[in-house]
Amino acid sequence: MTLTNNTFIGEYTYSLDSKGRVNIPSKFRQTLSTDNQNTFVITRGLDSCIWVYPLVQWKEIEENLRKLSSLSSIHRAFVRNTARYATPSTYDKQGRINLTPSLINFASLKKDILIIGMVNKMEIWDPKELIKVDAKVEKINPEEYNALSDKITL
Amino acid sequence: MTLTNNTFIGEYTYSLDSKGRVNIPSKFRQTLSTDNQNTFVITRGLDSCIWVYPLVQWKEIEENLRKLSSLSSIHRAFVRNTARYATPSTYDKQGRINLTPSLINFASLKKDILIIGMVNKMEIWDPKELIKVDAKVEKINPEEYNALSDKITL
DNA sequence: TAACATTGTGGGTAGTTGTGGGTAATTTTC
DNA sequence: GAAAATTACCCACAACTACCCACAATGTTA
Repeated sequence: MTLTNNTFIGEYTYSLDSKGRVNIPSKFRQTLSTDNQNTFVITRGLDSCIWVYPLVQWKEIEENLRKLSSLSSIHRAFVRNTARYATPSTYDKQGRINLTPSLINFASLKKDILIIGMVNKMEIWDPKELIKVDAKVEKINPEEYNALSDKITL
Repeated sequence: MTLTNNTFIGEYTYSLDSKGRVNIPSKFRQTLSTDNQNTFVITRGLDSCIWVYPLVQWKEIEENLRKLSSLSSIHRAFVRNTARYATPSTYDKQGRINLTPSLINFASLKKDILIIGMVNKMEIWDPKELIKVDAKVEKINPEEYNALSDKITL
């Protein structure tokens, strides 16, 4: 059975090895279309986690960044902060990608790793960090969730 | 793995040697198309950093400058300040370009150097200068960033 | 249950990359 | 036109990375 290409759902536990490598769930690799050339782009997430985009998905972001003019200081800052932390990473024969020390540090990763499918990308978490963020989310005003129900049907 | 040609992302730390040479990240050199003839054009950035364009990209900028009318004093000043500090620089067998003393001075470069991929160009920073600019960016009205989120989906 | 295939993890090695410095060639200056 | 200064080119080496192989654990098939 094949789901939609480049689409990720589910939660997986892996370990970060001494060389900074993490396994990408086999199911996620199988859903990747060939034009991704076995490559993801990893970058800082908006929470303390790492975002992992399929190459093709990232290229769309890049195209949009390219259109922003460097004459505007806000555009410069935006392009800089978006592009700066991004790194392409091709998975090896065993299905692992390399994380950079900078990103490992940013997401406070230790040995145990949680990978979460986020539909068009995935997130890499330290389990303890995720628990913290989960706790905050529970305090969100339910009305904000209701506002979302206009945009999405479950 | 081949990404889009002449496209730069990520952040790298290098050192400026006594001869004014800096390494260009290997990944950036690999993405360069051959018509760049291993050459970049370096010039003053709008922040206190050096902008490094692939030769081909710079030629496009030149074309745009050519179209600006010299009747307008703002246009004249803009063309002058853009063209004035630009220098072509070909990287050597080890992948290093030469920076001019004038540009090194402009960007307050010391020994430690930060190179940032900005999609269509790269920036060379003194790490301390970048921290200053980062601090300013954090004070930017969040609404301006929100306005950008209409143009870009992350 | 046994044989096999797939998946996740660890580690060794050959090649690549970043950095310093030396020498020859070129340009500049007087 | 010769000396001085600058620049381009080359070599060397340490550090790092990509690639490969091995194997244990898990899941699948006969």
